[in-house]
Amino acid sequence: MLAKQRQEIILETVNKNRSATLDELCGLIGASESTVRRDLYELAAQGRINKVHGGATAINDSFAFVEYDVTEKDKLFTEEKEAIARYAASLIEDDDFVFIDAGTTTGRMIPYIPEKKAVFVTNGFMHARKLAQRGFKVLVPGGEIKYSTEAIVGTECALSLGQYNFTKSFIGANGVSLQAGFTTPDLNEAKVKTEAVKNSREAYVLADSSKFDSIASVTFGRLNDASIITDKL
Amino acid sequence: MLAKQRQEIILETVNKNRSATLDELCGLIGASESTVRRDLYELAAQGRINKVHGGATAINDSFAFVEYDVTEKDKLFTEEKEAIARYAASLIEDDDFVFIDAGTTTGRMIPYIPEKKAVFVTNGFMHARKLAQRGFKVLVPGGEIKYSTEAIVGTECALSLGQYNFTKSFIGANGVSLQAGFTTPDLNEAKVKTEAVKNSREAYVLADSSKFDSIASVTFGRLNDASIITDKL
DNA sequence: TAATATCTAATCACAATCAATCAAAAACAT
DNA sequence: ATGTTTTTGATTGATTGTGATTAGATATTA
Repeated sequence: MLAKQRQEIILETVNKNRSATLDELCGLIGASESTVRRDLYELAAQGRINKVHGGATAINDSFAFVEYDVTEKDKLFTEEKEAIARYAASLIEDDDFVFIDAGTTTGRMIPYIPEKKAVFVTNGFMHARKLAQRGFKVLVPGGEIKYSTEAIVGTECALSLGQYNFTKSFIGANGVSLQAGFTTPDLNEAKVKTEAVKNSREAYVLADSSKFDSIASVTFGRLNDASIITDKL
Repeated sequence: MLAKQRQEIILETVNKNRSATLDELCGLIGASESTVRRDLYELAAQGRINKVHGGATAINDSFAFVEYDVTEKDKLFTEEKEAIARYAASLIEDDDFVFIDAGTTTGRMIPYIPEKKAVFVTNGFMHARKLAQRGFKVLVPGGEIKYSTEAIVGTECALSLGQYNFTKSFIGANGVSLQAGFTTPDLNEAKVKTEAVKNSREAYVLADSSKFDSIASVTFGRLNDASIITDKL
């Protein structure tokens, strides 16, 4: 069996059960403890699992989630999301200097952006490409690329964003609540979002109503830091 | 059986199962290990599969990047270019901090980079993705995106590179000559290359012999600023 | 806290796989 | 037919992955 195959099995198992013990994985794969341990080490080095004493746990990362569930997740709330994206895109005007957050929700905006002279910054790989393809001027922040994500993340990325002053920024969120404000599951993601909100004259958070009253692990802004673009109240 | 037919079978199998071992393929095709191995080598060089120890895995093309906007001639698979790329890749060692320039020549290095702990910085979108896919830690500099080449270029990019100190950098060039040194047609790209060479302990310019004695519009380094990796003198 | 059980990282020998080479076979040209 | 080039399969030493072992680290229990 190929190392990649083993590692895929491990990833699948860990993500399905949110965790797995070494013994469990050994039995499942039929390889020695040493080998499985080496695989865990590699996967952990790639940031795809969390290695813990006795086994591994899943990464709390919305991007990792996307990889397994894209189609399912994408299909949900389609019309609402489209409407949100369309409206958000309509806010972009000539000479705006716009930040667009990585993620599927914000990505849907791109086709609806009217042909204008706006300049864009985005940390989404895919978004950057699409925007450039549409003929816009596009900048990307520097930073680390995480495996299986379409995004540039991390402290360096946040730092890199610090030099810009956006007129508008469009951010995705996993949770919107009175108590916790805007939240997202990943710390590195949160850093980027926080910085973007901070450096924008007007910040918009795109969130369909399913995100209301749910709280993810990291807060990146209070409700009055940004306007919410959503489908209903 | 024709080489083409064998390779088709390999591609099909690998793509269907997401991976395949060498033994599996040998049995399926009925050819010797050597032959199948050679086919894998070619397919990998063309970027159609991922060659790994013991077999091959499918390319994870979740975001379908367009091919580079380059002349057909540059796309051609030639032994010379492969050899250059392969040799360049072999120079990368554990714990190196490596810059890889955007462009097809340097891009060919990626499949040959031995699985090691090196960290990479690249201004090529496609390269970043491929490297990340192979499990390496990848950083990108900030800057503007030039759509036609899928590269990050410009002053900001050069500035962004200024903060790094590479142990090795691999640069592409359009012209190599005694009078003008290393040259490239685009000013913004030249800025990036210059900065990369400046910030590397060892800089390597990849250039097949057809580039010798030709001069493009902008010089980014003198001949003694970097070692030349080429096919013949 | 100390004793015990469990897990880990480092090492080693062995097995699997690899790149390089070479001679035979096949395809091709003359 | 004859010589030339290309392709193939076998062989080689070198490299890399594997599983067992063990000493030390970490968690658990008393």
